Amino acid sequence: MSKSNTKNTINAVSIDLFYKKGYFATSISDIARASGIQKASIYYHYSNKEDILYDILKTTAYDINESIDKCLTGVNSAEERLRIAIQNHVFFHIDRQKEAIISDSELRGLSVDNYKAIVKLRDEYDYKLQSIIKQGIDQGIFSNMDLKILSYAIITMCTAVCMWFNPSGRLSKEEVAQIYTDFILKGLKRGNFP
Amino acid sequence: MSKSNTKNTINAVSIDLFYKKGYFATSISDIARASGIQKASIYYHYSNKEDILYDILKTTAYDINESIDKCLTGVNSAEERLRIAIQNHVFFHIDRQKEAIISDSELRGLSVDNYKAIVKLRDEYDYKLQSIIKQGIDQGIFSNMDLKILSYAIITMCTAVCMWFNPSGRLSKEEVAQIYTDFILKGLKRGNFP
DNA sequence: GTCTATAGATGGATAGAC
DNA sequence: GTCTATCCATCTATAGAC
Repeated sequence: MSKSNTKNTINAVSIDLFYKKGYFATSISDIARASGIQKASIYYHYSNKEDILYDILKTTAYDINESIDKCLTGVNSAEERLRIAIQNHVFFHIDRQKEAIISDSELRGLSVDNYKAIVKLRDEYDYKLQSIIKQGIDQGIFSNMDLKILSYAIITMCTAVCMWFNPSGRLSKEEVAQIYTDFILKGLKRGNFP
Repeated sequence: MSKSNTKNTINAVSIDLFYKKGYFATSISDIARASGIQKASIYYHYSNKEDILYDILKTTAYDINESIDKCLTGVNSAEERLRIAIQNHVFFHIDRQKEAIISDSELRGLSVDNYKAIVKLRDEYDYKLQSIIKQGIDQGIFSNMDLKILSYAIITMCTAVCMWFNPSGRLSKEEVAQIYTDFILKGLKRGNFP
């Protein structure tokens, strides 16, 4: 079920504006102007302003869940699964930088029901990453540290790439992912603490 | 130069509201109502709404700089300095949880000059942490990984405690700081990568 | 599906009395 | 220092023509 042309434009323009100015600071007039239409026309495609934000957050949360399932298919060892999952997370947050930043900072714009729906998708994703780390601890590959705290730490750290990564900067996204996986695996792996 | 009673109330109430609802979603009327005064009275103490936010962000940024200088006095070894700096960072973000969250998410509310002033204070703090890691790398205590990326990663990871820490939860702030320092030091230290 | 026009509410901020 | 009263800009959303 793909969007119409106009709806696609509104969506793309909103991603751009929410990224640049923030959700609350962006008005329906701003979106209409940048889309080349009148603001009343927006309400034909979206029922209200929040609906535009919700559409972005839902799609992003859905897509990252799909991407991790896909990239882990057929991979079995805990260490390899974690390496791949981290790389996928870093790549996603670089490739979808604007949406990732919006997802990270504009949850406040949602009313209760929509908020719950996004948090549910996010919890599902977090659970997938936690399960990999748990598998590694259970198998004795990773040392027995606090699962919840460490998975929060790892996810947060990798999510933050969307805040500072510069596509024309010193490092490629492959290099960044490599630095992260090395650091995290070294911190997690067993039997090498001095 | 301490604040008057009313100004203190406005400040405390604003920290609470910005934390709960966000800066843009909080109106001057909200602040006045929660402070028990009329909204016009706020403009006797602050020149505008942004000024209230700027006051909070400036104080928080100043205080964390002061706290790291204080806790590192007289400590020389890179490893010990990093342990103490991480603990201080975690404690600050737990003890000043609301202000830390506002600092992390409401920079958008500032106009250019104020924004630059806060970023400057923040850069000074980041530089202090980076210098410790650099010292450890130069001394051969930490392995020679990418300094910029790792210091971003470490700061972000430790900053995130303010997002999930629950004072009445499973772990004390001392325990959380310990888990973080162990994980980070293990990831950084040299010669133990399998 | 897109437009013009406007309703209706709320926002930040100021004037001036006390 | 705090109040009442008010200005004026702007915002989301709707009505109804085409």
